[in-house]
Amino acid sequence: MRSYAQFCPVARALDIVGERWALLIVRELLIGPRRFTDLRDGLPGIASNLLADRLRSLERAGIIERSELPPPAASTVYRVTERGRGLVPVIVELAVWGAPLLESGRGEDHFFGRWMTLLEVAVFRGVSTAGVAPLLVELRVDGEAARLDIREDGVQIALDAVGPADVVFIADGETAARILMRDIEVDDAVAQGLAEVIGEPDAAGRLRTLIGRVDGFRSSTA
Amino acid sequence: MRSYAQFCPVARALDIVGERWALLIVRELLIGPRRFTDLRDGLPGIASNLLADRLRSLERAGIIERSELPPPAASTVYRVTERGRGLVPVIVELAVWGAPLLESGRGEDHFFGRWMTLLEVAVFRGVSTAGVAPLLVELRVDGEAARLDIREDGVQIALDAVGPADVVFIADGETAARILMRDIEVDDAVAQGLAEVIGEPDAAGRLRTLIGRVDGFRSSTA
DNA sequence: CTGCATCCGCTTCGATACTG
DNA sequence: CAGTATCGAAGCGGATGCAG
Repeated sequence: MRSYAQFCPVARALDIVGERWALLIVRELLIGPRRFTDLRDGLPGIASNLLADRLRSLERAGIIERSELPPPAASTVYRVTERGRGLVPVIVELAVWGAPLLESGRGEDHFFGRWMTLLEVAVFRGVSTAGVAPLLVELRVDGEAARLDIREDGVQIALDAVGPADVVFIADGETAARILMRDIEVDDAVAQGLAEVIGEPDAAGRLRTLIGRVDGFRSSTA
Repeated sequence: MRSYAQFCPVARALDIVGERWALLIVRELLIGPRRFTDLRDGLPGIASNLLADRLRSLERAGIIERSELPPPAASTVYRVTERGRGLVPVIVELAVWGAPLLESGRGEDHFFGRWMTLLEVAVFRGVSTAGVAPLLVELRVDGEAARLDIREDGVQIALDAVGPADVVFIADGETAARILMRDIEVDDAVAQGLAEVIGEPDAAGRLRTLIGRVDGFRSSTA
């Protein structure tokens, strides 16, 4: 392990999660537990030996752990530990800072709908949920579903939510990004057939209210 | 430039600041403007060509900018832009997450007192400054001075502070780290001759109050 | 002296192939 | 499915050189 050898909290953190792919592996596992192959498929371009290396070092650092699923599904599953979950603020702040970089569009880049979940958490960070919470939102972006738990004290990924959500939001990746960055209004996107909001009128309205409270990132950047 | 080629705010952020040394260069420049040689000296182990490469790519990304000092001091100075200053939350969250990693002690690691400034900002993040602010603190850690601006709305690095501070805190690096992580009390450190707090009794008391409000990191980690 | 560029040995990465 | 093995390419670290 190559170290910066600095007595500095930032440098020591980067010694562990600063290597290529490390934080993206954590990102994937923050959204939910994954098997080796799932991770490889979800991180296009990573070499399998490199993934194995990273999983080992992240495990040694106490950030992730592996568990064997009982038969008949006998398989290895990776998940984040509590220490690993402590990286949420780091990743969210990176998402906040990186959000304006999505303006240039998707282009040829890879995309999975679940990545917008982090953008949601990032974009709703600091936004008041008063009058909106509690609300369980299901996001279906590019066919991939994730859930957001809107609570009085903030918004977070709902990892262990079961049952139906209060409201379902459906869109493709670029539309979701544009909505979150206030490049387009929810209602306009729906009117143009780019997005769909399904649920009780009250719940759907509360989701729109929340999105409406987002400031948008475009003004905050160069 | 190697890219992850993912339409994800985290991945796009890491495309820019995820390379080795990049965030540490920003860390240095967040503390204050620096010349090329200062940066190289402050980042032990970095190759000069690599530093030049990084400075170029960070400049292209709009994170830093170079300016020529007028004669007779004719020299190039690097400083962060507003966009670069937007990385403060990322670096502070990294410092928060990495703070427990300082527990193992300094060992053979390099150290500059200014690095504790970030730990201070990290550790005071979220701590109420009520009854303490406004307060201008000068930190002299391992002979290097930095200033903290304690305000009602939080604590930040005082980049352009002039004049005398309200209170001066003097310690070596490890003692400063131990105090901030609540491994030792300020008063005990002072009693043991490890630290010194100079200033009006009222101002010094307010600094102690603020430090006393810190929860400490040891419990929050594995 | 500062701000690099060049060269070189070493490490890491990426792609592919292969195995229990 | 969950990795390991291999190998060329790219990146890094250290030393040196050099122009302004």
